[in-house]
Amino acid sequence: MTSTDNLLKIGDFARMAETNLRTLRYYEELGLLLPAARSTGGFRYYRPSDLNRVRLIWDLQQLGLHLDRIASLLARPEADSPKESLAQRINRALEEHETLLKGRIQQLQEQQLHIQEARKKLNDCVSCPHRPGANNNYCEPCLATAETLPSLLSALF
Amino acid sequence: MTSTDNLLKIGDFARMAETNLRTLRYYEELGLLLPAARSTGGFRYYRPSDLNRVRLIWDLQQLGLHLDRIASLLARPEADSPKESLAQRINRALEEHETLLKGRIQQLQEQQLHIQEARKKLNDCVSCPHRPGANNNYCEPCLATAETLPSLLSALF
DNA sequence: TTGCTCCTCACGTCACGTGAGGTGGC
DNA sequence: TTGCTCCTCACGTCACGTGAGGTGGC
Repeated sequence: MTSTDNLLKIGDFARMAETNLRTLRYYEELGLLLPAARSTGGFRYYRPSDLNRVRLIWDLQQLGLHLDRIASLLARPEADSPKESLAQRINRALEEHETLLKGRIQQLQEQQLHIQEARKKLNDCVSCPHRPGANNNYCEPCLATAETLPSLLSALF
Repeated sequence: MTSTDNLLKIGDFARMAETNLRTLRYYEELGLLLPAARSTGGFRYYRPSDLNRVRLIWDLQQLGLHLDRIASLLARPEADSPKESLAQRINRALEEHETLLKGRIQQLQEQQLHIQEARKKLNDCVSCPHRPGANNNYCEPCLATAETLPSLLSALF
């Protein structure tokens, strides 16, 4: 009673997953995401629910994990392994994911603060006669206040 | 009066920037970050404030920008360009950065919600006799509730 | 002078991008 | 049968990783 129906060819699957054929074939090569079936002619067929897997792979990549690490997180355990191991493996993956998310969100929020600091200071620069350049060490430190520049402004001067 | 003092050799600079020599040389090759000076023997010397630039390049890369795009955002305009152009260029960079940050943070927060949903559902699975596998379409839809699985759980089953 | 750091090639790698040339499927 | 999609090589690319072999600097 395995539903071999309503499977998707790679092109449709790729469009729905917002990825492309090459990437899906590469995932198969790595054992990251195997097509649910192959036609006699070799055509790959994917389950719609595997769209979730593509999305998760992408999300974990954006969080800095390499594909081999992702593969080991998502690897289905052997068929004869105990029930405990299924939930345990999933919890490990969820926890690693969550830890990465927390750290990343904090970094991004710090960057938002840095943008505000840079905008505030840049506003003062408009009425300042000095311009950053090689001969004033790019206004580091600021020639008006003698203070260190906000880091983002220093990076952009 | 250019301060050629207190410059850093590439090794010390790389350590402080939490990067490595190869990356810094590659950035130079792309014109992304030029050393402030070179010794007669060819040694690269970096300004401590350029640590901010390395950090910004890294942050923008993590947000999905390619190095050539980052280079164009950070490129210093010609020396004879008007004052307006400096602030304008910086504001453009800050705005693109902020837009990317907002979108990314939202994605990450959605992922946090998905993790909670997956944990909640997984908890129900513990007392359920069914186990995901190829012959029940990996519990999609759930054999207990007939509902679609949380996407993260579907990805991990 | 010794040793540590730096230099420039240059080939390797990861995660795909992009054709070439050929075949499958409704 | 036509045309669109898919197939398998296989070489190219981006952002570095990793030596090889040699020189600079306090």
